[in-house]
This record gives sequence, C-alpha cells and structure tokens, in this order.
Amino acid sequence: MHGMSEKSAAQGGLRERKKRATRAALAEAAVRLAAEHGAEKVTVEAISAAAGVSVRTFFNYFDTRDDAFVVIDAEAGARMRQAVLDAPAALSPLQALREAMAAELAEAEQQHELWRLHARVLHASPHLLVRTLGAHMADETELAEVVAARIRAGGATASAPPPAFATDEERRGALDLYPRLLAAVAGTAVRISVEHWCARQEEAAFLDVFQEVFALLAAGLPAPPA
Amino acid sequence: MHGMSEKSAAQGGLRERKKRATRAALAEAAVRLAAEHGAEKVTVEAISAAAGVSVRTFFNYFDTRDDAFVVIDAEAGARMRQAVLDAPAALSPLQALREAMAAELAEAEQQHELWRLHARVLHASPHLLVRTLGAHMADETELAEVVAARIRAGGATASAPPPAFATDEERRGALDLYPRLLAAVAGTAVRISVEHWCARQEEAAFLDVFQEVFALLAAGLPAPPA
DNA sequence: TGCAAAGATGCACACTCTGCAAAATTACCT
DNA sequence: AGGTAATTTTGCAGAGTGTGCATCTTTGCA
Repeated sequence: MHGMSEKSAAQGGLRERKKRATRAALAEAAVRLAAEHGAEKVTVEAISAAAGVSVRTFFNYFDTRDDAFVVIDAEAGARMRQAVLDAPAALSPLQALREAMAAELAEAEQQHELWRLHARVLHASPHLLVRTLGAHMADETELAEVVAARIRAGGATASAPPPAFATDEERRGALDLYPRLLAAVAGTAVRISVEHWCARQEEAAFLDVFQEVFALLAAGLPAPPA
Repeated sequence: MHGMSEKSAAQGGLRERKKRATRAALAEAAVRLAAEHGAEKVTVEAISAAAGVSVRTFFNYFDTRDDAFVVIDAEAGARMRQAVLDAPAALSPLQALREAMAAELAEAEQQHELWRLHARVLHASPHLLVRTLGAHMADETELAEVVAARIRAGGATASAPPPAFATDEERRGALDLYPRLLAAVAGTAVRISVEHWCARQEEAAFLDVFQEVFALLAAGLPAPPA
C-alpha cells in the first residue's frame, strides 16, 4: 500500500484522470465553439484542435459528433441515482425523484457559464436537444431500476388510495411498469422545465418552474381554469 | 374554381400523389430492409434502389438516413390534433389526449405487418427510438397549441380543485406551461407503453397497457404497494 | 401544342465515422 | 532505475453520409 489513500477528490490513477480531462476538454470545446459559431458549423476537426488532440482521438471518446454537445457531465446520472437511494424513506417515489433532480440541477446551475451556454446551444438546435434526451434515456433504464429497488425496500408505500388490481399478474405488470414510467416522466419534466424557462427568458427562477411542473404531475395533470 | 371538390381520399394533383407515393415507398423499403438486415447495415443506396429512385432523390425527401426509419406516417400528427379538437367538451385535456392517441394507435395497429416490423426495428436499435421520439417532439409543440386552444375554448375546466395561484403572472405562466407539459408527458406515455409492451413479448393487449399508463398519470403517479 | 414551374438526377466535394497498425504514454514489476 | 506489458494516441485508407449546383424530365396550365 502506497499513496492510494485519497479517494475524495480526483480519484484514480494518472490514466483515468487524463481521460476524464480529455473528455471534459472536448465537451467544453464543443459547447464553446457551438455557442459562438452555431452547432452545425463546428467540425470535429475544430473541436479536436481546440482540445489539443487528434480527430481520431475524438472518436475514441464520442461515437458521434453530436454526442460532444450532449454529455457534458458524465457522472450526473450516477449521482442522481445515489441521491434517490439516499432519500428519506418517508418520501414517495415521485417526491424522491424530484428532490434528487432538484439537487442535481441546482449543482449544475452553479457552473453558471457553461451550463447556460449549453442550454443556449440546445435551444438553438432542437435536434441536439433530442440527442440530449436520448442520452438521458440511456440513464432512464438504470434510474428506473433504482426506483424499483426503492419501492421494494418499502419507502412511503401507497400514500394515495392504493390502486386495486384485478389479478396478481396485472399487479406484477404494473410494478414493472411504474418505475419505467416514473423515470421517463421525470426526465420529460426536466426537459419541459428547461424549455419553458428558456422560452420566458429566465423571467422566473428555474427551480420554481421545476417545482411547479412536479406539482402538476403529482396532482394528476388536472385541467387548468380557462 | 374547377374540380377541387374531392378532399376525402387521395386528394391533390398528380404531383402531390407521386411525392407521397415516393416518400411512402422509401419509408417502407427502409423499414423492410432494416428488419431483414439490421438498421445499421442498410445504406441509402440500397433503400433508394428498392424504392426505384436515385440516391440524390432520397435526400430530397429525408434530411438524414435515419429519418427514413422514423416517419412512416407523416399525417398521423395532424389527424391526432384534429381528434383532440373534435373530442367531447366534457373530457379533460388528459382524457381528450388519451382518446385521440388511442384511436390513432388502434388505427396504426391495423396495418399490422409494417407496424410490428417498425416496432421491432426501433426496439433493435435504441438510437432510432430516440430519433422517433424526436420526430414526435416536433409535433409536440403543435399538439401543445391545440391543447391550449381546447382549454381556452373551455372544455371540462378544473375538474379537480382548481390550483390557486398567488399572482396573475403566475397563473399566466402556468397556462403556458400546462399544454406543453401535457403534450410532452403524453408522448412519453406512448413511448413507455410501447417499450413495456415489447419487453413483455406482447403478452398483454397493447391498448390495455396504454390505458393503464394514463390511469397512473391521472392518479398523480402514486406510490405502488411494495 | 407550348411554356413555366417543380421534381429527379448526376457530379463534385466536404464531412463523419471505422478498422488497422505503428508510435507514445502509463502502470507495474524486480 | 530499468524493462516489460497494457493502454492510449495517432495517422491513414476507405466506406458512407449529406449538400450545392447545373441539367434534364415531368407535371400543371392555357
């Protein structure tokens, strides 16, 4: 045993640290260039040059050019899953997810500049927003599993009148379905919150919009007054 | 004014009909080839050849190769919007959307072969599912506008206790937010329904899954029993 | 029939992305 | 240290995607 004592900060060997640095450099370069010249006009060559690596290396890190505009923070998903697991047992799944996402979003918003740049790039070219959605979708399955684990562990079971099932099989199907649906809807909620917040030129605090969206979901999307 | 009286069946001149035919031929060729050889191994050249047009023409119809696997029915969105507008005023927005989507899905399922082929292709390569999502997202904005129009017209206003707003501005923001959220969540609901139905090898009727998902949404995503 | 508009096509060209093998870098051992 | 194995970076060749432009064919219409 040598000096592998610190595991709080930049853990891992030189190799992993360099890889993370390169990946981050590529992603940041991509976003900055896209914010300046428009995403469509940014070539892989330009991104690679800005990050100080070869074009070939770019494709060692990202399967697609667009992926560089999309991932930004690769560990966000894992952090969120942990937060869901760590949430107080009294919270319903929807509430737990809301808290976990709010914390993650609040943290992301602290890196102000890059975050807003990223939001602007996505807003400027919707097809990238779709890719972002797709990236989140990859996490969606894992997030659903965490939610399922939480439910099995028995956190805030059936706060509302528990839906009655006709057959056991039907209930089993629902238990499989519910976590997936919850994870997917939560992701959609984030997206709509960002879009609405962007559309209104940030006249309201982002977290307020986010909370309102979750309130609507928890209320079952009731019809608003005309 | 001449003979532009028929508007029910294959309307439009020879030009438009040919364009629709070419587009449909390309889309169908793409799906069939993808179902047989795997989507990644199908080149634009092969699709174009199967549809009897040049490669260049393919790109006159689709911006991207992947788009050919995604659109299938270009008018589905418009039909659904019309259905939302035509729904009985007694239905809540969520219910109206559920009915419209159920009708559209039931119709799509009647073309059995191509529909299932399409579902299989999308299930085989998730990144195409993302593109499909994206295509639906393009409709999402228009769908949201239709929902907003329905609400303004005053269909089933505030069935649940109407959420109280602190300020007028807050209510205005919510009115703008609600239709977007509803459209997006409904799209997500369809996706999850299809995924869950596919994952279970079609052991349940698709429309039953779909109905269950909407029931969960209407109930505010309550925690299921552990 | 003839003219104008719109679509289809071929061609050149830039860009994306993938193997493959060689060179450079890091990890780990004595 | 020094050396070897593992991993990463890089260049290169090549297939495939996507675009602008000029040309040719088809359709719409008088």
